[in-house]
Amino acid sequence: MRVPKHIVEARRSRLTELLLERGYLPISQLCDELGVSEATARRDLSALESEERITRTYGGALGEFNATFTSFRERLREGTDAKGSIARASVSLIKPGMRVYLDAGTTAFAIAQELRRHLPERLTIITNNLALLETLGSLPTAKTILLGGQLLERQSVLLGKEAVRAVATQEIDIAFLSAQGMTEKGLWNSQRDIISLQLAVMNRASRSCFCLDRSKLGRTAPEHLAAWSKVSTLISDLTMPELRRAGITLKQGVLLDSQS
Amino acid sequence: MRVPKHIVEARRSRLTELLLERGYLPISQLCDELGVSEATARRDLSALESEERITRTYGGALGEFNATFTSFRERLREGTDAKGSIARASVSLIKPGMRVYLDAGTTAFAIAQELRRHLPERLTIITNNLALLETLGSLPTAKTILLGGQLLERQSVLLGKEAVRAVATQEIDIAFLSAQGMTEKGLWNSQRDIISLQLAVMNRASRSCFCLDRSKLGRTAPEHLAAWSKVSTLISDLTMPELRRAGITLKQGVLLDSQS
DNA sequence: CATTAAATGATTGACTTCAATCATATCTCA
DNA sequence: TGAGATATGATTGAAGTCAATCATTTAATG
Repeated sequence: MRVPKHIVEARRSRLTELLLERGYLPISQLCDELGVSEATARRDLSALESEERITRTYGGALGEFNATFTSFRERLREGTDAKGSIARASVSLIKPGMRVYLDAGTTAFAIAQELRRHLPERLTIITNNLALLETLGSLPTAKTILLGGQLLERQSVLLGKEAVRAVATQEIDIAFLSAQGMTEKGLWNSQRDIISLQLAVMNRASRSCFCLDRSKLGRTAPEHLAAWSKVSTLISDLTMPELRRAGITLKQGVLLDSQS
Repeated sequence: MRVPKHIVEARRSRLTELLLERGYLPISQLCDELGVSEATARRDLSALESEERITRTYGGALGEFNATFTSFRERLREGTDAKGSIARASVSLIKPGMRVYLDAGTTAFAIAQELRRHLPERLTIITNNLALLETLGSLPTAKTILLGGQLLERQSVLLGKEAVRAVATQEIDIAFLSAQGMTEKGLWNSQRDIISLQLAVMNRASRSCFCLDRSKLGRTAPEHLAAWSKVSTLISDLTMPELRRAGITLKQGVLLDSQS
């Protein structure tokens, strides 16, 4: 029996809410809650899935949030090799008791994942990266401090003057940062907000490490972030000769250079 | 063929990582990725589930994060009726362009959900409650500011001196707060950290609304939060006579009192 | 090195989910 | 108001999932 359109709409948004609240629900339970047959529940689910408002699974469905982070997770899985070794090299610089800053971006995510394996004692981790929280929150010994700031929609990153102000009160032993490009003129990034936060971090940090894989070499971005003289350490899968060829000279050399 | 213990452990933590990265994976895919039979994958999953490191579903499993928030979501679904009407009354106080503070706790979650339905224009929402982000982040017009602070393990709340300092720089039009108990002496809460943040918020807010359902009446908690004179508005499913009987007198009356 | 305990894969039958199809009721639109 | 579109539930066979059991292999233990 056909039913008014607004009823269908209402039921579907109720379904979305339910999934948002509960994270996951099996089909049978959805039928109960919505008071419809399996067939209808299935039809609702496929409709909502094609609008990308939920994620379908075998036997049920997941709420939107899981989908939101999926894109981030997918991005993460790309250049895994370089990212992984950069993360391992980064973590090797972290000693017990340090106050560590982690940037936005997938490299920071890889570092956090690596910390799950080798966690020095009594760390304090400072970040503006919400995507790290689920990883960091489950680390037993670490203390996590989140900078305040404005939530960048769909980016899961905090920025703005609140964030800059929050950094100014922190002491940082080592900061791991990333950028969108590097040339002989230094490092480049796209957004002014991001850059001003990164500069504030560099200002407070005893050591500023930039983590950039080889795909960033030669690229620029709208805004200039910093000259090479401001960089304490470059962690990269590039070799010194490659960098020299690109016109980049470093005092300290590249981490990873001589490693497997 | 029996296999060394560390291999099993490694595979299981790999499985956990996979689920954390991807959110959800069906069993068949897990078998492929891990290179084991269905039986083993199932056994791994039930082992991890009993350690509460993942959530099992029919046909697959979900990463830890979903589980973390599940308990929160469950709590939310309890006294839904009162919470719902408290949330509706709260939202009715919010006008376009306001700067709104939302507290930790499930009431704030209910308010955020309600904002998905009736969203005044140009809101700024300020909070220390990470559980709200997935809801607020998807609101089209609102701007969300997260206070900085130390991450309270498993609580998804930010506290500490960073948070208090961050509040001190904010202007707040209306704050929605909650507490664990109310008596004739005022409001009570358990943790000193929470209270000092709430006091800082009340200090910056033009209007401080406390949202408490009837289950809180007569309860106390280790720490005294505030006297009734500091409360601008009480939003509750309790009636004025009930409050008077408990020895509580308010200047302003109770919101919800006369409503359905 | 011998014994024990544990991990694995294969198999089985019960159960669940799924997509497709169909009949029916009733909303929508002309 | 009437014709057509569409939402729904029931049914069905195919496919997928699950828990239990068993034989095999190999790590752990002393």
